Amino acid sequence: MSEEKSLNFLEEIIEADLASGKYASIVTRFPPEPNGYLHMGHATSICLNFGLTKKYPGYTNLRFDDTNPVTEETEYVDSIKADIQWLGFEWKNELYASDYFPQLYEYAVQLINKGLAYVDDSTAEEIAILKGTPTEPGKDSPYRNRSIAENLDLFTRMKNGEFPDGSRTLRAKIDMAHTNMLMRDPLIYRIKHAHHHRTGDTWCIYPMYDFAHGQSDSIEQITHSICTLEFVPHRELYDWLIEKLEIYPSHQYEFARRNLSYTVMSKRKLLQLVNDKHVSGWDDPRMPTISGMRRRGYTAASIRTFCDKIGIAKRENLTDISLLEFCLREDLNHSALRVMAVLDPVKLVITNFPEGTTEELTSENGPDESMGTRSLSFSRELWIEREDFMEVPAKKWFRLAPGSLVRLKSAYIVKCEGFDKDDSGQITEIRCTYIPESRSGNDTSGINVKGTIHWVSVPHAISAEIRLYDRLFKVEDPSSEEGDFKDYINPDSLQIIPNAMVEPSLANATADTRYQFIRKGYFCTDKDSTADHLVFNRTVTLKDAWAKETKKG
RNA sequence: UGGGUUAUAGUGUAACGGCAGCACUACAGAUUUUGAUUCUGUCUGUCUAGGUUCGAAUCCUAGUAACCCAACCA
Repeated sequence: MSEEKSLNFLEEIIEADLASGKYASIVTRFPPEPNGYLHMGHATSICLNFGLTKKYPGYTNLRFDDTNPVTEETEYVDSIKADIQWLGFEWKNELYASDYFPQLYEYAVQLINKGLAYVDDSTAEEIAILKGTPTEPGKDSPYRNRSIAENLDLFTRMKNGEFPDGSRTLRAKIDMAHTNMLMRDPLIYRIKHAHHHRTGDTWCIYPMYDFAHGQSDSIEQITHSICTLEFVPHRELYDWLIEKLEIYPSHQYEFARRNLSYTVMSKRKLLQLVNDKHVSGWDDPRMPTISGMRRRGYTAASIRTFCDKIGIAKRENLTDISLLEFCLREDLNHSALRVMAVLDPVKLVITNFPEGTTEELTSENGPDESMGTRSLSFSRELWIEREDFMEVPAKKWFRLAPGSLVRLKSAYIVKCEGFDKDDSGQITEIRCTYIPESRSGNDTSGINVKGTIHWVSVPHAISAEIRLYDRLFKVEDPSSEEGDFKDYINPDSLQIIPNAMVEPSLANATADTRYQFIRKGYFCTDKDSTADHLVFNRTVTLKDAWAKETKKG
């Protein structure tokens, strides 16, 4: 046995249940509604539910809570399945709440027969008024004491499509003065003459979420039904239904939903960003959706590690996005191929290197020897990063400046001998001499330089579009700020570099390969990338100690 | 006197009456042909007030604060 890791509160409950013999194995489920794309909040729930049944004996179902036909679509079903699989999890059964519509209808009839449900002819407004408020009790509906026979007849006719949408509902008969608002005769069926993505036009009445969710868990014999904190008050209703219907007692446990700094995490808000064109779509690389993060270059492993590290609890939280980025860099650092790309090119001419010749150099592909090496073409004219040269060097500067020495990664040490500027003061060309004895791998020059910079040979370089992403919002918690959360969108969250110069090996970049552009960050090809027009996304920057130094002033 | 849930470094999370620990962040340093990585170190915490106890983050009492609940959404 390894060192004992402390358990979260759900693991404690499960271990106690397993130890006491209450269950021999456990069943959990991930229950998305197919009305939108999955985001990081869902990832937490997925890792939790599937993670629990990886750790303990049992399995996890995927169940779509598809009880509202007007918002749900097959497109979402497909994207949700793809996202879960990409995250690396397998469900035991693919299920749908809509599979249980006949059973749910039967449960409703049972409730009516027990005198525990009634058909209400009130309008939505009337129901709302009689519901009371959190501090005032509600009042009974005038239709509350209909006979069982009448309720049965009306409910049957609701099902048969005799009444228009909104004209009647079926309500559980509990207690209009209950301190829990959800127990004040909750609606359990409503009329919707709508086409359902799976059941088509079979039904024109649909169960409310609260009448489908708990019973679906029960039907599937979910031992530990895990959801977020806002459903705590619903548990009382689910337990009531389980008791009255005398069905399998699933038990619900609640944990605090995850919030991430500098983003928003609700379907409603994310949908606004998409609809208002603040982003290009659900899979825009700036979105905290699983599909957006995948497109940006996040690895599934880094997301799983992150979910594991933040743990679960029941308190309000706002997790620092830097922890997610830490997990990402940690993963990418081991696996990403090192290549050279110059994002903001300026020409460097090596005056003592023969014109028209090319020298082949060798460079490692990564920190691990198993990643191998590749050949780099070196010539008299190179592209280097504009920001790696300073006409008047700052203190602690150890890159290129007039008279200074710097190592060209995997190549030679060069000395800056001069430069040209145009009328606007922009550097147009930097001139250096190289030290032939300083060749990387067999350096006999005896010279030690502090700085190493990346480069690409001008005649060999290929151009590429590079998209740099930054956080989507300017503030830590946009939802808690005054006014509309969209007022806090970061206007500089996307910067496009149309013509970066990258090394020729990148012409064959594949979609699933992650690269580190040395000294610049981790990148991957975007889905827009073609052989004629390469497009790279910056997944995340490298940590940058120099940038911090600069900020100190 | 509506009901419910929660309070531990800047952030996230442990400690289950017995030395408040871990990770991220921040900061300082070492190493470095990526100012990356790696390594070392530093700062910062039990919501408040009482009480019980040899001993309290933990138990008790009283407060305080935050979040959730009045959709024919989930």
